[in-house]
Amino acid sequence: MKHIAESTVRRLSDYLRFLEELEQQGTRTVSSGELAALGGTTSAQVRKDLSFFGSFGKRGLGYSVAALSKSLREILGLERQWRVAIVGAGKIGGALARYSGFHQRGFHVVHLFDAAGALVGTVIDGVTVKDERTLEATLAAEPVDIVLIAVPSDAAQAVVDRVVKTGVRAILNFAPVPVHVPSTVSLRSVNMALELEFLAYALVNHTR
Amino acid sequence: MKHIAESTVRRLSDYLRFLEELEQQGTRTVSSGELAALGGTTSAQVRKDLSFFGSFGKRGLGYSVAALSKSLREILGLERQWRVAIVGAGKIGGALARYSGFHQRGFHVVHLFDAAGALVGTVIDGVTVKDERTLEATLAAEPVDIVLIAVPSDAAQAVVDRVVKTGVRAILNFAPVPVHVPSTVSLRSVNMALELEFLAYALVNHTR
DNA sequence: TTTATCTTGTGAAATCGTTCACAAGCCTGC
DNA sequence: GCAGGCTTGTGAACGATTTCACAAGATAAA
Ligand SMILES: NC(=O)c1ccc[n+]([C@@H]2O[C@H](COP(=O)([O-])OP(=O)(O)OC[C@H]3O[C@@H](n4cnc5c(N)ncnc54)[C@H](O)[C@@H]3O)[C@@H](O)[C@H]2O)c1
Ligand SMILES: NC(=O)c1ccc[n+]([C@@H]2O[C@H](COP(=O)([O-])OP(=O)(O)OC[C@H]3O[C@@H](n4cnc5c(N)ncnc54)[C@H](O)[C@@H]3O)[C@@H](O)[C@H]2O)c1
Repeated sequence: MKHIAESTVRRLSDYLRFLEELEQQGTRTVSSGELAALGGTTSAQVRKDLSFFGSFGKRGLGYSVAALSKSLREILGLERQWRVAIVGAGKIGGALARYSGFHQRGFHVVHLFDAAGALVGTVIDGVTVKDERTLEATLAAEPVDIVLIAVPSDAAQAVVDRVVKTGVRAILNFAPVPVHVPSTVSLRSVNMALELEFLAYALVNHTR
Repeated sequence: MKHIAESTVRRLSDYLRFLEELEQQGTRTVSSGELAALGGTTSAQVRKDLSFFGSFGKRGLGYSVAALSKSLREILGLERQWRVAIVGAGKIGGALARYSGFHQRGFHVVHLFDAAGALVGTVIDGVTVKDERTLEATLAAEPVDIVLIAVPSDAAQAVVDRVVKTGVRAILNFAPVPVHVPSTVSLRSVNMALELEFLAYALVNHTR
């Protein structure tokens, strides 16, 4: 398949959320214009996004809410369950481990690692925090699909390197530093400080 | 000034981080190529990004690390201090309130609001959690520049509307739902579930 | 069956962002 | 003070994404 823009995938994820809401409300069909209004985009954008993956609507009618959300879940890889490990069980790692939103979407935290003796052995949301020195052995015995990095910035790259070496192919980094991975590994970063800086920039340059 | 792409601002923020590191290491000058290597981009991109704001380098030599980081801090609005409020002092709101990284960059949490009686009155990192019903009065008496939204998804839009009404012009949303604001307000969202879905998509479509 | 109305799917055009390529400027060494 | 070597700043080319605009398919009503 040809390359899909990141922005398209992000919007598909939004559409899916709207469809799930509509499904709960009992709505049967929806038009590209209605989805666009919910997501703050245009109907042409919605149709173009979907057109990369096939043809899901009925002309004159719109899209079946149930059928389209099923298709989107397949496209986004949400039809299956994903095993997740979190490295760093501090403030943000702990909050993530306790967050139920991930579970609901099929992401299950199966391992938590930390370096601090005080944390190792404690139980967070049913998962016992393991010593980070057991990372390689644990992931070899019970592999995961995705690893979240929630360690201090200066430890981030080293932890990422170790994780990559165990064969993990998807990493979500919360440390506010760019980390590097081989091109076989998918990496995303959540950089909250950056978002704040963006807002500061917008305030200073008061352009919308 | 003409409109600057979001991707440019994001990269400026990265460059600043690298410059601060270089400054600490005692490096005096840096070329666009060196900055590009650190950030995983190209030298032309670095020069183009900077060119939107002026001319900061010396041909044949590169950029003065100290001067460029000062300029970037000015451009990004980091020369001043920013007052921040957090609405929702639960798992993620609490982690954010306790996070020292924001403070270091000039973002100061001055108010914390929550709806839960058990949390109201508790002190997190020196800030007392206030009843969310006092939001309007508190922000009128002691205004903030930026508000972080860390309440459950179904409360997010309502809280945003109230915050907007108090005159706040910058909002960072952590609820995994798109929220709408007037075009006079800057809005950014941190959507961790979305990032996980992106990784799931990449794993399923094993492209790179 | 025909007509009126609605909405999709998609080439083509327009816009936006990145990369190229090079003239111009600065520094060092002679 | 001039030559040689580097590096910036920036139009122009390119590539990617968004928007436009419309033919074609579907439904409902007469
Ligand atoms: N707290 C937040 O709201 C927040 C927001 C944005 C970004 N971050 C980033 O997330 C990261 C963690 O921040 P935090 O606030 O949770 O800090 P924290 O100090 O509360 O937690 C970090 C944890 O990582 C553990 N650790 C350190 N080295 C380790 C290693 N090699 N292996 C395993 N565990 C290790 C520490 O023992 C600690 O428990 C930082 O990079 C921070 O910049 C945090
Ligand atoms: N915990 C995480 O790691 C995480 C990750 C991603 C996104 N989020 C999102 O962040 C938001 C908060 O999640 P959480 O895990 O911290 O949940 P939480 O239940 O721990 O915290 C939410 C807090 O908001 C308070 N609240 C509810 N309505 C309010 C209102 N109207 N005004 C003020 N406070 C109100 C509640 O009393 C509670 O303390 C949710 O939208 C969640 O989806 C959380």
